[in-house]
Amino acid sequence: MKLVQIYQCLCDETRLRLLHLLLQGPLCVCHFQAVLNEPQVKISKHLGYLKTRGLVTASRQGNWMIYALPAGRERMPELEANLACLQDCVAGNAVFKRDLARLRKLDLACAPIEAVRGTGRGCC
Amino acid sequence: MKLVQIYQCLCDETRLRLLHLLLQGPLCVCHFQAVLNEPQVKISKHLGYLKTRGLVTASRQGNWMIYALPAGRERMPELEANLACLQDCVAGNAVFKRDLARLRKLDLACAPIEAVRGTGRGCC
DNA sequence: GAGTTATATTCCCCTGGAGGAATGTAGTTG
DNA sequence: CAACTACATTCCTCCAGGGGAATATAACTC
Repeated sequence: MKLVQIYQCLCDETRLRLLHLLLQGPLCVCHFQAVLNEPQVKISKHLGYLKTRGLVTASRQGNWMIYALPAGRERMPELEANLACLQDCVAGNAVFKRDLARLRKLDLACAPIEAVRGTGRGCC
Repeated sequence: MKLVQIYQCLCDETRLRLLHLLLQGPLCVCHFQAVLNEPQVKISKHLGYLKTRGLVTASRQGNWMIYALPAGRERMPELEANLACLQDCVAGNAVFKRDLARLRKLDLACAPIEAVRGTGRGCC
């Protein structure tokens, strides 16, 4: 994983928003759709882009795909550093703050991700 | 200056190397050419790209163009944070370390940038 | 002014990738 | 099994931008 590739992953706003949300923990695609309010194909393709390049992992749970930041990313210091930097940089940004707010609403309205994993039901 | 645009500037290796060198201080184009060992047009176009987007400034000193990171970039916290992150990330990288080593050799072999400014002679 | 140096710009070709409509696929539910 | 849900993939179009050859420009030198 070269540094340039990390930046290539970060140079699209949709992907920035996806990664930013993932800093909160694993999420399924319907979460992203609900929070970003973007077409399914767009979300899916950007997640695929990130997955291909190793910035996220995906695991199927029944009908849902759970995306997460890679476990053990302490071993990818460049990624870790840039994600931390990203989180700092967007702290005051309206779009990203709104995303976070929507995510929290979802976590109340929908079953949280743990429930998804446990029961295979109750996502969005 | 939006965050995505910063990442767009960072997502090319040549530009990463240019910015990394500029963290050492202002430099003229011939420095970049000598250190990166890339065609003049390539260097010049990437510097133009960065300049257009406000990541570097340029000032003419006689025959030479002096490029530098923008003064007062403390007021662009995202840029500042990402440049710091970049410097961290490349600390152990062979290409970037070699660039730095070459730059230091140049600073011995050529007149340093202060001399360029003072006399208008003695660059590369 | 002619020549030279340092740098920028223009022209070309070519690839990556963004966006979206339509379709495919895996898993679940009844 | 059929129907449905959640998601991925394929096809298309379009454009930014990377690389290089050639040319232009700006400033200095003589």
